[in-house]
Amino acid sequence: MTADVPSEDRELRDDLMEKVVNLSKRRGLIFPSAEIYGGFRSTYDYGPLGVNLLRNVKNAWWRSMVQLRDDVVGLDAAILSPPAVWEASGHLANFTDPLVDCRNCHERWRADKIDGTCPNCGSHDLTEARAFNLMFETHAGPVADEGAVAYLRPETAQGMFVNFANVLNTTRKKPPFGIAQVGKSFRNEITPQNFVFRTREFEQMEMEYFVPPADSAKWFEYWLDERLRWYGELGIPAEKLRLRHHAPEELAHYSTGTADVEFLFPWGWDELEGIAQRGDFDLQAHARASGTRLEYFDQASGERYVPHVIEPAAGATRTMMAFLLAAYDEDQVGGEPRTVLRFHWRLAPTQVAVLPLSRKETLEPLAREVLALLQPHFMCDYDTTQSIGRRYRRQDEVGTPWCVTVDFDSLEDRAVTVRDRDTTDQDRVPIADLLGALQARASER
RNA sequence: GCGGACGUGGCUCAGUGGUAGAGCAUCACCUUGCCAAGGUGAGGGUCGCGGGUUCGAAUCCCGUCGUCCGCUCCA
Repeated sequence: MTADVPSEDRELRDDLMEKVVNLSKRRGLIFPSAEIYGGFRSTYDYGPLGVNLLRNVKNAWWRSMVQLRDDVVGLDAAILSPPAVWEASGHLANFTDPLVDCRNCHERWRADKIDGTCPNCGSHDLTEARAFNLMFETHAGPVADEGAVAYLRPETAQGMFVNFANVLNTTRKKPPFGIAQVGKSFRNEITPQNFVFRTREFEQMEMEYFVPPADSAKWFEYWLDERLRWYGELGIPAEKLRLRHHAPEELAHYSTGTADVEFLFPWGWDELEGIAQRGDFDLQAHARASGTRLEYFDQASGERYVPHVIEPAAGATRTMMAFLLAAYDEDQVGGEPRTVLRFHWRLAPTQVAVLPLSRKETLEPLAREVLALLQPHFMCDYDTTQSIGRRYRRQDEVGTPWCVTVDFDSLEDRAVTVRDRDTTDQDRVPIADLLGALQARASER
């Protein structure tokens, strides 16, 4: 992370964060967890609109990663896993930070990065180094003894490596091919921060792409482009996206080369996704530890090899937050201010709102008919309360791309008004053509 | 975990020792009929939680939980 937001923009950035956090609470996107008991640090609950947004982000990822490709298959592995997996992966050894506190100035440092001297005040009066493992430990079974130790996975990736042979044997895939997984991971972070950006319980979207060793660099470049394109397609502006290549000394224990996709958050550039060249580190490690062969035999060339891995690993929850921040906008309609989330229609928590112009019961049957027509195809909302203008604003505020209004003329001509979130333009569309018209608008974006 | 700031209805906040307030939001009825905030009424807070001082605590003290900013983190 680089904090290159000028200090004069600080007020502006705090303002945006505050607005998005408030909107999230007020409109039911994200609630602090266990709120009625005073809250529980670093955990959040996704409300009626938030769960749609998060699910849409994950679905959009799955669609581009699995559905639209013939070289990637999906997986959903267990969250609980035995210590052996994490011994082999290196997480038990390397996911541990030795920490010391300076008794003089109270700063905290990683013991392995300083030399017995506090870099801040020069004091040598440091506490004992304490190991802080980022993995959540629990016990499986009735007796909490040593033999029953289990870990909550700190990443989903190991599920793919552990199942490499299973997938190879059941899917007829050959390198290059990938295994994708979306799911929760858990890390006992020292300092959770920035709303849902860094939380102890979080959701990942990871894919392990297995390639012939000689092609590793080529596929690395391919996935960098591909992943950047994905964020752009779903509405993150190019000036808020960048790729940052890691310096050799900051590489994780498994990586021989990593680049991050970064988003310009209100506090500066920060990571959405890490794309790592993992080499054959993981398959070799698990093969060694488990005694199972994790290789590919190429019938054509008669060659046997351990594939190398390219891993695009994204945070689903923080990606959702990036889409939320990027979508936030305020403009004016007819001289009145409005808040609008300019979500891509695929991500919008509500895609179409059906609004009877008046509450008079005469409109209800037709409005419900329109709702039933659209519900199988779009996530819909139905709102009859208060004035039509206010209802448009309500939908704008949560990013609904289209409002469909049923009025008294509709009863005669069987046509409705389609109102666009971004332009606020209105078009009259026959109900018979409505579904096609909305799908056409969707495919234009 | 350490240092600093903070914690009053869903949201934004006023109230600094003497019977809990406003605006917005929500709900009901009316009004309106294509771009928010018109009318009438209603619900909702043991002032984060626990303890202490006091005749009396939202207000003072201690602890705790949570939030934000910094240190470390890397999806």
